[in-house]
Amino acid sequence: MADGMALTARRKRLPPEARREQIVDAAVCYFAEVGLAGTTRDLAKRAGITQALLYQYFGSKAELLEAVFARVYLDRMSPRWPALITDRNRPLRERMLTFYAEYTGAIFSYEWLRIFMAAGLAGEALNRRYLDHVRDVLLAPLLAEIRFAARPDVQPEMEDLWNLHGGIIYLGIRRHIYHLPTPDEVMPVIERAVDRFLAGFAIGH
Amino acid sequence: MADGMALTARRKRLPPEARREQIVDAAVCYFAEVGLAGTTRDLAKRAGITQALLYQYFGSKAELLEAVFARVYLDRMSPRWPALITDRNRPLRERMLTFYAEYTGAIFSYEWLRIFMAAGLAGEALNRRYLDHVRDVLLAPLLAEIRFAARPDVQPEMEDLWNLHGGIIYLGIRRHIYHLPTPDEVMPVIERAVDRFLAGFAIGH
DNA sequence: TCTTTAATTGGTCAAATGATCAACGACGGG
DNA sequence: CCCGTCGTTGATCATTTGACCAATTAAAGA
Repeated sequence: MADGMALTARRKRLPPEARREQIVDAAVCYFAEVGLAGTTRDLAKRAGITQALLYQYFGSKAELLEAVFARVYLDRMSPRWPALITDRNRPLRERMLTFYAEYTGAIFSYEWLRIFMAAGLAGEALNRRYLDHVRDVLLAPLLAEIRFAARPDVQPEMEDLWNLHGGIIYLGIRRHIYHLPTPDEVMPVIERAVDRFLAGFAIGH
Repeated sequence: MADGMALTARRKRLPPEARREQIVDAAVCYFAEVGLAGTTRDLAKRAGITQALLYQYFGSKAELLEAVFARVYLDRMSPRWPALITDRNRPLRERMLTFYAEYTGAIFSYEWLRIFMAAGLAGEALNRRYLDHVRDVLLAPLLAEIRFAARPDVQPEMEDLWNLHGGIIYLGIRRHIYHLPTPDEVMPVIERAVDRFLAGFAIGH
């Protein structure tokens, strides 16, 4: 009677698409926790399936990791951000704060940060492509906006913007990579950082 | 005749201390490149010794990694930095720039950053201990200095200092973890970041 | 030169791991 | 109710990998 559920729960049949989604979900969680060198057996055990079934849906572990990368990165970049950044009807400071509130809300997760960092260490080209995209689609337009608002004699460079960006991202790194205590609310810290940055280029709030 | 050197080069006997140093050196380089999941066989091959010899000097792979961690972190924290930071005979800005010039000079290396990041992902307690040390011995005194120099109505918090610190460290992360192009000279970027930071707390240069 | 010490090696074992395949059985169609 | 499809499983293989040990041999001392 006690094991009735456990026994009947075995061999649950799912439509391929749902099963594939379930596997990728479990894989994201698993590899974020133990690193990309995690084993297919442990992953299968955590997903509640057999190891052999993984190879029904993915030809190899590398292919499964590709699906994990895609799941983690796709649709985490909101297509609204470029328009938000360049909307000069709103104050620049407000645009930046809204952007970073949404951006950190999207990527400050245990899974995203750890898998992104692990991919970087593993030499995956994905990181470079992603950060090139961040630079071209988000930071470059933002830099243009700041330059437009800044005094002509104190114009920021892209490297200054990377510095602001990095200081913000580092908060997530401390929290999720190093497991260090961080403020529950990140926006007050980000707000002060953005204000210091804008003030440094003589942009009043 | 061609293989004379190669053959006679085998089985070179070294005093234990020198051999151990050589192994740790090779291990630092190897694990930084391929990650902590690298194999003892590949490491031995790269070090030019047999795999069995590793176990003459280290009881296990974990013990070898401990030695790698120790090598990477020990003596990279200069004991002069606390005194430098609190030396009120020098301008605060100059102290901060000198400190970050030396600090980044010490840790902005391929080996240090990658092994430190890999250790963080692996959940090693080392990262937390190291960063606690950074906070207590370096950032906390620095924060006190900045508060001393700042106007009483705009006092920075520790989290603001982490933000400055993170923006600087992120430069090394982009360079050595993500393999992205970064400026050859980091000090101009750091100098501007420090100036913006100090200006944000109404500290003139 | 001979002896002794111990640094070094090739060989090997057991466990772990990626990958494969024949067989099983849950579900829908007839 | 039976049958065929195909999602799923248990078993298995070939490698890889951490770890160990007896045999080898380079180097120091008498």
